[in-house]
Amino acid sequence: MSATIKDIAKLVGVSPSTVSRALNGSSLISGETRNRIQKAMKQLDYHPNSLAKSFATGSTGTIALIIDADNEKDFANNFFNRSMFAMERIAQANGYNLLITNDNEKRRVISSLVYEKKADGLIIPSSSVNLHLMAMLDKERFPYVVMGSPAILSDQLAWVDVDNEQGSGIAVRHLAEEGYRRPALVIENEETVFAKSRVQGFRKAVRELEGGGSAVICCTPDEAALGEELAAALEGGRCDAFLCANNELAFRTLQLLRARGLRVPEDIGLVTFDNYPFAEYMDPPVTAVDVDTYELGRMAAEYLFFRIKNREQRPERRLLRTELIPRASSGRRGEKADSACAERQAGGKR
Amino acid sequence: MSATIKDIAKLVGVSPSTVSRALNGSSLISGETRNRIQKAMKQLDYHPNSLAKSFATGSTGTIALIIDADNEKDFANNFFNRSMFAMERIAQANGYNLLITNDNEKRRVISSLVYEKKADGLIIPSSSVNLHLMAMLDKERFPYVVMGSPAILSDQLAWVDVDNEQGSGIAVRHLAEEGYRRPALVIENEETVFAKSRVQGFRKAVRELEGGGSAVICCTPDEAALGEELAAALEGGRCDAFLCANNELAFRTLQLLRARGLRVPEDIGLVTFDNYPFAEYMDPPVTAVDVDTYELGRMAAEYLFFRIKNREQRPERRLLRTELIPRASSGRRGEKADSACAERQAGGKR
DNA sequence: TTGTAAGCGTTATCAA
DNA sequence: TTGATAACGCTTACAA
Repeated sequence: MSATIKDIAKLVGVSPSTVSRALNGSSLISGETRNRIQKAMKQLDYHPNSLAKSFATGSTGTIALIIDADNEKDFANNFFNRSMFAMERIAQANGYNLLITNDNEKRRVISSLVYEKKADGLIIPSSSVNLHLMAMLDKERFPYVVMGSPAILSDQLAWVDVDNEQGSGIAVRHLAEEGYRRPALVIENEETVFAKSRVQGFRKAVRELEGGGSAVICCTPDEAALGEELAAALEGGRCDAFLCANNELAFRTLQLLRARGLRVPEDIGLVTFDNYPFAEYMDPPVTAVDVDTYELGRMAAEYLFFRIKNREQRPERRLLRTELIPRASSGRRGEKADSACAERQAGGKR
Repeated sequence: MSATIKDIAKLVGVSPSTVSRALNGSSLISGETRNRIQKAMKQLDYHPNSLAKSFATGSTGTIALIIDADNEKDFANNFFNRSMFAMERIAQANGYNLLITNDNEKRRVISSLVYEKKADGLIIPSSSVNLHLMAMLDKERFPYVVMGSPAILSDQLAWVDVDNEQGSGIAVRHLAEEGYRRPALVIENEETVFAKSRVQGFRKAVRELEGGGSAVICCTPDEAALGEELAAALEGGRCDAFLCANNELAFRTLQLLRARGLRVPEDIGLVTFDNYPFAEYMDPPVTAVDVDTYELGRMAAEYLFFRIKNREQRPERRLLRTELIPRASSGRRGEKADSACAERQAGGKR
């Protein structure tokens, strides 16, 4: 059997509580006893039993990341994956471990984490958010942070998210700077909270353009219909650029444009949300509105630990700004950029 | 405070141990007491405290997946990511949770998991394997499974891996069936265990080809040198196809071939290891030797639970066969396929 | 600065 | 089939 705190105590000739104090770096202990205790620990190859510690303190030393995936593809493509690294790192920095749990059984899994005290806090994907869950967490006063845009909006929610509105904005302004003044937004669904933010940001940015035209939205979840949507948008030069909501859409848009004999970036500009998984490898490489997912994960984890340590703070919303990665697909700068555009560059928002 | 086993006992008028028995589905308890106890549990909204249970039983109810990543990209691209879903699912099926831990501090983190009893078992990436670690695990009789090909080979290792040798084999035979009889293997490094398996499988398969020629290996970790390697391989028709060790290499190979005015698949055939992240989206889409990473994760987790439950079993090696996903980059069937090739198709290994 | 002792909630041993 | 009780290893008042 491995050594316990009592073995150390016996060896050194002190009481177990003194050993405990040494273990936890208590200040009310003499340097000398501490040294002797530490020596004894080495000698007996002592390692604290985290099970006993957790039991005694009531803290698990664990935070849980909830995943909401029906299949491995969901799971792997999930942008959480790329945030996990950050979460794990922040957890370690706080002396915690990170638990990953797939919640495919309508929050039965989450309940067990909460009620059976298997974690000290939860990071929850927006797709798992519902009123029942939130009510339960509130009732139990259980620390959590939601990541992404939940379907229900409430100011009682603790959440971190991408600033999708700002994302649309930088894309539109970038396109304008490159000489594309009539962008269309290509999106699969206008109903989700996050799509709404993108649409809203898009409209606002187009409106604010020098001589801003009307915002064109191509919205279709249907692959077949995309071609028609694009055709309509291109009709009579209504649009000269597309901002796609994800890489898949961008890829399909690119194919359709090529099929129509339109060149990117010469004839049409293209920008996509998300620099993942293959914006960089398309032909031409596609300019992306990128989210620093490490940063997003870090934000979520940091905020969770803040909530664990400050239980009474009221929930808030924390947004992460996006960044633009310029690539060939929108690279027309100088060619058509007029002076108004140049001015805008100088005075534009950053 | 939440209800405990004692509260239930008091309410029902039995002893705590009886309640515990009911909780764990013990057979030596009358159906009637069990019912009364279950009713009381509902009434008091009782949930077992897993901290206490873990402490009492000495089992954490947790397995840990070790990740070996220096940065978020390593972490996200890691094929473990796609296996995690399976591991988590198997863990849940066994009533366990999955812990994710990045081990960037030279196994300090792993030690703590083991010595402080923070998990009941470990899934370890081959890159984390070293003699010290293995010695430690053996000494502590701690259940683990290694995933991937470790640098040190030992028959004392419990591990699951992709059958890389077989992977090269199906690629070579597929190319032959499509009429490419002089394939070259493009790989970054011949020294790793897993590269060796691929090289070995490649040589063997080429040797076994009808009138099998000599196997050509293009090996260079250096991006600049790749062009020269390929040029040498193409010299005088030495090669008519390439099997690339990963998607990046395939992408670069494709670019270099195009730069030389060679068409894929008409002039040159192309197959890549790994169907990830963008083999499907290249132009043309690239045939891939695919690993079912879900299956690999499942194998690892199942094997770990087997080892947790059967501590005295000696370690073994479990290999997962790859599959070929045929795409345009190797689609020349019928065009140049000669009769020898057609025979081979009929009688070839599957 | 240290020791004593109670307590955390469950399981497990033994006796009834 | 049930109950009493010890045990798991650590933390934490409280007392000294």
